[in-house]
Amino acid sequence: MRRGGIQEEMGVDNDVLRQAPLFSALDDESMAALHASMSETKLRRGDVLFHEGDSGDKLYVVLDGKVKLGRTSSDGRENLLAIMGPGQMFGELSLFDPGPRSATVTAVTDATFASLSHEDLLKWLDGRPVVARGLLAQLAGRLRKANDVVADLVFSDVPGRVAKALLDLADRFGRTADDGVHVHHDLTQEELAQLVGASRETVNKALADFAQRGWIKLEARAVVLLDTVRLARRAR
Amino acid sequence: MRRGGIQEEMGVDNDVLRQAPLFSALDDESMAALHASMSETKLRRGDVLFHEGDSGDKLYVVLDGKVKLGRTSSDGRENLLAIMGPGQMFGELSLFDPGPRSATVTAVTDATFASLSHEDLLKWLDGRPVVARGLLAQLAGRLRKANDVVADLVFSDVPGRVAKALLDLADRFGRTADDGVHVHHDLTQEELAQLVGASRETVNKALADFAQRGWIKLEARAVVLLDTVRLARRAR
DNA sequence: CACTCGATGTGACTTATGGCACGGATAGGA
DNA sequence: TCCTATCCGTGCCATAAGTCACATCGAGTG
Repeated sequence: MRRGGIQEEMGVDNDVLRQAPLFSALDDESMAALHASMSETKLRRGDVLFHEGDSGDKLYVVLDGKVKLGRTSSDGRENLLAIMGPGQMFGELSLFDPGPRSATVTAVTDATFASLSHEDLLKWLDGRPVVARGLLAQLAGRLRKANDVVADLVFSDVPGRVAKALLDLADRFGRTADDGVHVHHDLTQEELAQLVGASRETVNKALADFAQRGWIKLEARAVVLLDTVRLARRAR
Repeated sequence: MRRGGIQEEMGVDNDVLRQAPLFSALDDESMAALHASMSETKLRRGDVLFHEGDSGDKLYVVLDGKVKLGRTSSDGRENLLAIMGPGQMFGELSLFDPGPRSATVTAVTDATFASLSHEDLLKWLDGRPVVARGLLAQLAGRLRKANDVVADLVFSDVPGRVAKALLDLADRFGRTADDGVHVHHDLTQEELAQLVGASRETVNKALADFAQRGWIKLEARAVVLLDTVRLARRAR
């Protein structure tokens, strides 16, 4: 929970920004303008970028590494809304729906971000309806996903949600090899549990069960998916 | 589940549209333009406007009445994402994140809507960055709410979620009187249960318990909140 | 009016999951 | 290198909530 090691500097690598779906379609001129108004931030694993309840109006794009967006209940339990990797954006909520940050963002690995202030974004947005639409699409996609999560919480049991989470992580961070899909998710089982809204123990048992069936192989902060078909079947 | 009784006609009452947060700040010229491209739809209680999986790219604003947005799981169970009343908007997802409708919309009471096609909206959006921002704010607010729902499902028990749902319904549809806040939510307990993601029986028991404690009074498809303070305490 | 059908109450039973309590493994600092 | 803090694995028990099974109620309809 320590906060520290934050460094900022101007000037951000264009190429990585292009990875962000939101910015991928920009012409060079817009890109340069964007580029100029963004600054870079670095965090080490475990560092907190901002806390739920903080004020702040910056939008961040992950350049490298992974972060978790989490919320804490009144009695201290934690729940993860999402894991974000390179090219993904977060912090937009406070931009358009002013108010305190709705989640705490913590680096899951060492990570670097590009950030853009509310003011700069709006200035930069006005002349470019294409980008506005991109943002709308982005938010709409996130909303759709959030609704799916709700449905999963209501309809699926814990093993089902774990299976789904593994497949999702594999989709975004997995590398396919001969022996299966290697997924270095960098999450502890505790964090995985918070992501699917269950206790560490139950998630552990679900994972052990999948492993015993030969569907996955467990590694340190990683898994290898051996039978995605059965996993997917278990997920629905 | 019958689909029917849908009527469309052009020309929509301006005043009701002004209720929609999204359109409230428009100048008369924009309002007229908007007005011209919208058409009106009426439904009777129980009628379905569209089903999950349907194609369709219209945005709707509730003019009068209430609808439920719901999804059905593979094994037929149902879950409600939201109840929408006058001034509220839905169907935006398929606008910005193209794809089939992600929920089924059913009238909970007789209801009328104004609708706007994707095409018309975009045309109308381009010159008006203010509206784009309004839409972004709207979506951001919805996303924030969806995240809250997720947190509730993870952290709260069923009575807690029921209490929260009652307070939320009261906020949006309640009328304060001497003997408490009257809330004609028009939902059966079954629907209420689907809204909070629980079984009808448990919701019924939670309600009975609240009533027995004197916090609420139960009526047909309505409740009177007698002690919002304790309800709120139970909710968190 | 009687009759239905949907909605509502409420108990008994079952089950998934949370919480506790450990022991063992591991890895990152001193 | 050792040592300490985390993380991981797993059994046991308590419990919230789902399911089943009814009784009841009430509003419309013939």
